[in-house]
Amino acid sequence: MNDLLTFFKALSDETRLRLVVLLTKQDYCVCELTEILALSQPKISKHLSKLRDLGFVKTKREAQFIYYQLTINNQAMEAVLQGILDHMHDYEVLVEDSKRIAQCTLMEKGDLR
Amino acid sequence: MNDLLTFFKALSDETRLRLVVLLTKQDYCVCELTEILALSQPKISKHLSKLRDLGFVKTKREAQFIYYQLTINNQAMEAVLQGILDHMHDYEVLVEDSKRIAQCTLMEKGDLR
DNA sequence: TTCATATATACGCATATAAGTATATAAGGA
DNA sequence: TCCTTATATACTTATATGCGTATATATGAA
Repeated sequence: MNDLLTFFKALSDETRLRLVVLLTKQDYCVCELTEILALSQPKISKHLSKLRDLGFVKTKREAQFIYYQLTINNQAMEAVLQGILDHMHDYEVLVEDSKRIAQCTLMEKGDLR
Repeated sequence: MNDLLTFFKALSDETRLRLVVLLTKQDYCVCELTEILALSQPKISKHLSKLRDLGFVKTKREAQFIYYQLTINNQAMEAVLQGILDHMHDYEVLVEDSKRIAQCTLMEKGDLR
C-alpha cells in the first residue's frame, strides 16, 4: 500500500496539491504552472520533479517547453482525486488557480514572457 | 486549505491510515487497536494522539479504557475517505485488519489480556 | 494501600522535507 | 556563435517526522 501512502504524502503539500488539481484538467508546461501558481520557477520545478519521481506525472518535451501530464492509473487514487475535485469549490486557492487558467490559456505563449 | 493538507499528511503514514480506516467502522480503545494492528502500544498511542491533535479523532474514557472516535466533519475529507473505503479491497493490509476485527469483537475484554 | 493493566509522554536518534539562492543545461533565435 | 528563455539541480539551512525504549499517570481489583 506504499503507492497510496506516497500519493497522500504527495498531496499533503500545498504546491503539489495545486499542481495535481490543475493537471487533472490538461497538461501544462513549467512556465505556465509558474505563472498560474505565481510561485518561483525552482519551487515549481522541484515539486514537479518530485511528482515525477513518485510516478504521478510524466513529461513530454515540445521545443523548449516541457509539458507535464498526470499519470494516475490506480483506482483508489482516482477515487481520492475525484473526491477532491468534487469539493474543490470549498478551497479558495484552488478556485483562484482555475480562474487564472482561463486567463492563461487565452494568452499566446509569447505573451507569457 | 490547510485542513485538507493536514488530512493528507495524516493519511500518509501506514499506521495512521490503518487506524483511520478501522475507526470508520466503529470506535475502538487503544488496546483493541494495538491488538488488531499488532504494533507496540506507544506507537499506536502516539499516532492516535497525533490524529487527535489534528482534530480527526476524539476520545471518550470508559473506566480504564479510552475509546477513539473518528470526527471527520468536512465534505472533501469524507469524499476522500469514501474513495479509500471503496477500494480498500485492493490493499491486503487493510483487508487483514478488517478480518482481525471479527476475531477481536467476538472476544470479551477480559480475553484481550 | 499495593499491584496490574491501560494509556500517554519524554528522550535521543536518524532521516526526510521544504525553502531560497545560485548555477547548470538545453533549446531557439539573431 | 552569442544571447535569451525554459527547465533542472546543487547547496545550505531550518524544521519536521517516525521509531524504540523507558517511564509517568490513571484506573480497577485484591
